[in-house]
Amino acid sequence: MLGMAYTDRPNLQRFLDRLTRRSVLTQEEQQAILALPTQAAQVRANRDFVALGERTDHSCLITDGLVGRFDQNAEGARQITALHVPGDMVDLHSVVLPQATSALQALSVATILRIPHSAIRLTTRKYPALAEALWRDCMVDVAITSQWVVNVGRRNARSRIAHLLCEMATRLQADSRIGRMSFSFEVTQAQLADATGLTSVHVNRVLKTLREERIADVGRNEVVIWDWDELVAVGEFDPNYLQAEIKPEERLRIIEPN
Amino acid sequence: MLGMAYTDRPNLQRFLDRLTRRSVLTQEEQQAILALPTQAAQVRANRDFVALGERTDHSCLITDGLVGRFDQNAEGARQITALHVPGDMVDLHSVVLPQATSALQALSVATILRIPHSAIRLTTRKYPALAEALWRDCMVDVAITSQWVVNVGRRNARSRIAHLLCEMATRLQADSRIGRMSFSFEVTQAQLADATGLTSVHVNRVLKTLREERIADVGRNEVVIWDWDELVAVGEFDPNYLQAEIKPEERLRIIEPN
DNA sequence: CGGGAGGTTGACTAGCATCAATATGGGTGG
DNA sequence: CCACCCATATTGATGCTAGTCAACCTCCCG
Repeated sequence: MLGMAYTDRPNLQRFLDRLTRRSVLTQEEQQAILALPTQAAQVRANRDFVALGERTDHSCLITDGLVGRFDQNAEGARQITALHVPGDMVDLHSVVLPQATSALQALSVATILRIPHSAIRLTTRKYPALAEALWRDCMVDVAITSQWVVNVGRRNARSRIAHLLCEMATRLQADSRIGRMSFSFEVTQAQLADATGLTSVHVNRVLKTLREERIADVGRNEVVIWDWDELVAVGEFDPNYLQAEIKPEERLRIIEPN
Repeated sequence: MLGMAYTDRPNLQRFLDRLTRRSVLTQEEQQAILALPTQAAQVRANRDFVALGERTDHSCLITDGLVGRFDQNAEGARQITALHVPGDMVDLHSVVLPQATSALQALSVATILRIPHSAIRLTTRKYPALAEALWRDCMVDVAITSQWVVNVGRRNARSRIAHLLCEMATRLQADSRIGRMSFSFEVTQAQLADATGLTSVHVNRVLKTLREERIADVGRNEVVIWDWDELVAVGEFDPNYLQAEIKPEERLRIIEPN
């Protein structure tokens, strides 16, 4: 068997790709990311792998599956405040704030890599530009969460769901062919309801109309988008907030290489 | 006239207090914060002082008034995704992500101190522990924004408003006397509506019932809370997410002093 | 083949939006 | 100092969106 760190390199590479999409890193800094120690784990669906209030000593990089950040009200009604896709470091913020303010749960079975905070801290201490890049990555999550507030607060059910589908299609870089776009999206309607602040019954009805109008078909494992432009219009989707398409010359670095 | 930096020291001190409430900083690092150059400005009510998509070269520390972070949907319906109070550095995240993903607007007239990104960057480069403290501060904002999603997504009108009042009372450290608690809160009902994802008409009705039931009285300039326990119950408020009461021994520092 | 999770549909209800009219009150100019 | 005006607050009437409750279906898995 190959060493753990070695086999996980492709996954760390995906995380690194995400960082360098927005931040400028030296070769040495990039190597430092790839050299982070990892421990792979399967997490079960519908079971918190980070509980509310828990103190963690590691962050989780998703390599497969879909993970939800759950917050809840006093009655225990859960609201998904963020979805995370492969390549995301779910609880990067726990590096600086180890007490979890949200629970983390896989929506279906998922694979994660645990990376000890201690390793991240050692690395960021040695390479402050990496701390900066990680901070920047967290800030993109904030922008996404803010849009989530708008989605839930100022859009009707149809728009909310359309917006969510647009966001996930963009973040998952959906396959796009003539007149058809699709991506793997393994969620239940109840989970969609938790993400949009609706009930699963109403989600079901909205999905039905989207299907009937040949805009999009949300299945148990896959989403097929028939009319992207219409979906964007319905969801009032403006991808800018995702900061996914930063031109190379606009990538940032505050700290100078030493 | 005294030098600008000198007169603004008390305001920087308030910001520093906020940082040291959660992070451990050396004397030297604290002095570095207090020595940041500032430029005071009055901002008008209901006018964006940071526009959507704008690139900024400074961050804004609020010294007086109330500032809202606004996101909007395509129809221009605005949603407040965060409220900021004196002592908050509103767009700290712009240090690492200069393109604004939200607009900033004073709810009533406000005073802010502009601090150039260049100064913050110089300081954080010299004192990496400060970068860490600032990052941590941003992460607390994230936790607050996440709760905002829950508030808007999973609570009814009455609870939403109660929760918002509880949050602001806590963050503004409301005066508390026997059977009565109050804090200055200069917002219109329309702004409350934008914060809670409701209409101003419905906000008005809910405020009326809260007044009639002698729970809280929300006036144009001030909020008086008659029954804090009841308000907490109605709003399902759990102050934990604000991370306001970190015990001294739990304050954090990753980077060692050099 | 049975059981359970998730999806679908219908009937009814409730909460909040919408529209509209009126009241209030602080600020301004004459 | 008063009259006017605009922004904001208040209230009522009405309708729609989404919630609730409940039954039934479907499909997958053991």
